[in-house]
Amino acid sequence: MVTLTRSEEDHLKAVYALLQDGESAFTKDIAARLNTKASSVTDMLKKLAEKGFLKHEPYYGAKLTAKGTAHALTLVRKHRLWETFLVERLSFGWDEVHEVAEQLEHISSPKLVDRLDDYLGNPRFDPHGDPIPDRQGKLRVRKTKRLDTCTTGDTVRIAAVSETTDGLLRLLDSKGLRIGSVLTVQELHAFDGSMDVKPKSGAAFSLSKDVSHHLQVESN
Amino acid sequence: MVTLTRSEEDHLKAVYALLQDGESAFTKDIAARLNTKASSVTDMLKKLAEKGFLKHEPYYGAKLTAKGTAHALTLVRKHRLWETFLVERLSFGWDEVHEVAEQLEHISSPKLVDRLDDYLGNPRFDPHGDPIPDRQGKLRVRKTKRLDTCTTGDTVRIAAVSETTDGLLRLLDSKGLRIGSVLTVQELHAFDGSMDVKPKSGAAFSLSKDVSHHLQVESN
DNA sequence: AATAAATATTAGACGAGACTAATAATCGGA
DNA sequence: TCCGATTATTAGTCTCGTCTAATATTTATT
Repeated sequence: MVTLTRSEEDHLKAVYALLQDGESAFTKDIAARLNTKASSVTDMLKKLAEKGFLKHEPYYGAKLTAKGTAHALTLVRKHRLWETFLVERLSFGWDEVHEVAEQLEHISSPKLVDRLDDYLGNPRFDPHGDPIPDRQGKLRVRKTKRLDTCTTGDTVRIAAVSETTDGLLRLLDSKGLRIGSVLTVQELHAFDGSMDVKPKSGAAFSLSKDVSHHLQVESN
Repeated sequence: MVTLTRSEEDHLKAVYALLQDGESAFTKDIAARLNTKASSVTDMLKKLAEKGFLKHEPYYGAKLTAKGTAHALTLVRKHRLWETFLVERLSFGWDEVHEVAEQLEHISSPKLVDRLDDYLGNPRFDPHGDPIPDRQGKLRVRKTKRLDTCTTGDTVRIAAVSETTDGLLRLLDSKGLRIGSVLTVQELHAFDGSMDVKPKSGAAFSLSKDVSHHLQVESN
């Protein structure tokens, strides 16, 4: 059983994050994501290729092997489980857990991860609405995405609300939004992450990032 | 605010563990504890002295400064809180938590530690009966020690039972032991950690390590 | 198609943290 | 007290992961 250093794991995860399909991950993008230089990334890609976690096609980026994908999924699993723990049990805000989870995901103890999973009730999605791989590394995909990941012109139906705070629910209610509502994204405001949406029937209005972030929607 | 690497923290903790009073910690003992070589330890001691965490008197070992002690206590705090979490919440055995806690104690996030402390109900002692430093780094010392740390001839009074399992309580009851019972250690069996004890009134009998480990006693 | 711009790789350096081997200091026994 | 044994330090080397600078390859532009 080959083990990876923290840096190797970081690179592997960056590659995984950049892919999300069969595409290649490019050196400069990995470097940007990790705040390092391209030359450092090249070195790491060679090492990871050596160890069988990915294929490195010089000048054409990297793609993961089955082994690499499997390992990346264990990292994603750990990251998302810890985020869930921090938010649900330790009352962290969903926007302040990332860097701590970034550290926790490198803790190596299969027993710990599985116990944590059970302790949390085997959650399927983390506080951000992203799916948590199961013990076998299977991602239970949800055909939905978060409203804040949609782009102008998308028409979608609200499928779930990932945080059931009174405040949020009342706010949605006041706008006439509920599970099943259909709406179209009219405009995105980059500077604060808010978006203007128009319900199928009725006038358009604005939703803050805090709100759109918690709305799981499916394409209509 | 100076931050320490994992290795620096490990050395600092080793020094702290070897002291427990004003004595010096010696190079070879630190090396033995960390599974490294004496020369590596010397290098680290110099570096830690440089940073003001300890005084290094060449050939005469190291002693902690106030700053060093304070930092070591934050590590001890984290270690014991995580052990408590692992045992009380994730059902780890008290004998299998050490190495995982060894990793977790290096996670750097003051907020995380304090939240975890609250989540666990601000426990005063970890699953091994060792005191957990509070937010200010104060150790709330207990004048008691665990029965399994006693030696032949000690006469002590049972002050507390650190694990309140039905099984353990029934076992103690069947032996006629309860809070306040006074007993003398007659013999220690190194090969299994068991000990023979004699109650003030009554015949001697044997206690396994599993039992003596959970009995907090005070000198009589 | 030629060349400039962007990106990637290679080569060489460096600091951190470990090691081995050589040297120095302290300790303990005759 | 002297000398060997123990322990500590220093000197020099190695690996890892990063960097910068130089070179190579791909891409985009004219």
